[in-house]
Amino acid sequence: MDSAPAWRRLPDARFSPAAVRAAARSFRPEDGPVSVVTMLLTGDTEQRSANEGLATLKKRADFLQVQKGRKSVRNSLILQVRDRRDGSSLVRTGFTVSRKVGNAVERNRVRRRLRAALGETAPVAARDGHDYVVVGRRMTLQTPYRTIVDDLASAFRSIHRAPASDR
RNA sequence: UCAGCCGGCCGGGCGGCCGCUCCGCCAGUUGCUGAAAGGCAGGCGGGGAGGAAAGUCCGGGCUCCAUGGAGAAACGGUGCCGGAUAACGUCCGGCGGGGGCAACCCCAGGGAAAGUGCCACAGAAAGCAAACCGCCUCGCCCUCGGGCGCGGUAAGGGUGAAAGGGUGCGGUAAGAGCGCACCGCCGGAGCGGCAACGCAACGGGCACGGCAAACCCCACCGGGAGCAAAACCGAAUAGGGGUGACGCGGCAUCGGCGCAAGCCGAUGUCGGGCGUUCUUCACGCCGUCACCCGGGUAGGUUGCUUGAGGCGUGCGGCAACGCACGUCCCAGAUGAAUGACCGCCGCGCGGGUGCCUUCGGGCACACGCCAUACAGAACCCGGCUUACAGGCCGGCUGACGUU
Repeated sequence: MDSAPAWRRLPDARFSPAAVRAAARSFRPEDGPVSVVTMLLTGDTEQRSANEGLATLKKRADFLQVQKGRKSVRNSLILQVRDRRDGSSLVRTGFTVSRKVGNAVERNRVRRRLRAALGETAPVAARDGHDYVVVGRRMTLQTPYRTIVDDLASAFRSIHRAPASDR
């Protein structure tokens, strides 16, 4: 039996408001063959929807897939998205901070600030079944934190407002 | 007080709020999963980056590969002596040389009398003694200024990083260690030191230039690759092996269609087929499905943190360090945690305003500086090197002042 270790980060029950919204939005009874992990997570009849919360992108191939999708550019960051269309409602996120941004300390700082900003915005703005990649830029280091959060939220809006791409 | 030298240490603190990761305990009848063990979720408590974590330059541990032992050659490294150490190219203590008034700092510091080679430019000459301009005796010529020649010299000039000791006196045709004095140099009995080396009676007129980061010689050291090592578990897909079934071909019978040739279906039975110019043997190749087996990829687990370990005390040692006792457990991530945001506070720096001033500056006030440098563990240790805002402590040296 496959023991799906990639989904160790399971939904945090304490993020209730967002969790409820996500649950309501992703209630799709006609969802066909659900993944094994989904089965693992949906035993409770009380929240029978496939609320799988957030997971982390870990494979280089996944990042390359997302790179092919839509993107939205802000001064402080770039947001990329891909609809997996695999029936799972899991939202996966990842970060890309290249060597261009700075040395290891600066790259760490950029990633941590982006992670914090994503934690604030993603529960509301992210859509089920999508993969997101946030790309750090040199500017991320200088922009105030509130601006990063605003940028990220607006990037989420614009990336989903446009007509759904065929990919 | 000023200037300087050396050594050690720190590298923001407090609080709020939201998180991450590892460990322990709780609950284990209840949430999810599982046959169970357990896992996930949950609650409580605790640990969680650096002095360089960096560069990856040395030395080890550990793992795999290679290897009969030992050695040699080749290649690479190290290079005053003694000690420390698991080991080192590191450290400590000395020695020698150089720099600084001093504290102290710096040194790629074996062998040039084993051999080969090189010493640019300049210069007459660059390693073996020679002589460009000169100086001098003698001979010859001559318009008696001088020129030429045989010799003697190396004091003076000039070149150079370096030209075969230096200074002075004597000496001489002019000169020269030719002689003498002092300094230097060479050899050196003996003495001190474990040694590097130091001191040095006495002897020698002085010969023996530099470069070994040129080849080389001598002594010592070195098998290779690295945690992406290595071990274990192990999908999907493709391919390999095995077993079975079916497909495939011939023949017979029956049934259906058709005038017929024949076609289709069912059952039974016998056979594999093709290629290697023919035959036999032999060899090679060949369809579909199911199950099994082994290798192995993705992925996962282990390796993975208790170690030449930290701290304290005592003892030995000038020291590096060692020994004994006590005590502590101190990051283990893996698209990679150790944090995001906010508030308060310090020192410093910057310009501004006001006051004081011995004109060096000092004090006060508010403001600004991401409330700040360099920088993020990736198997683990010992070093080296490089980067670094600012600050603390101790010791020492030289000036000036006071008593």
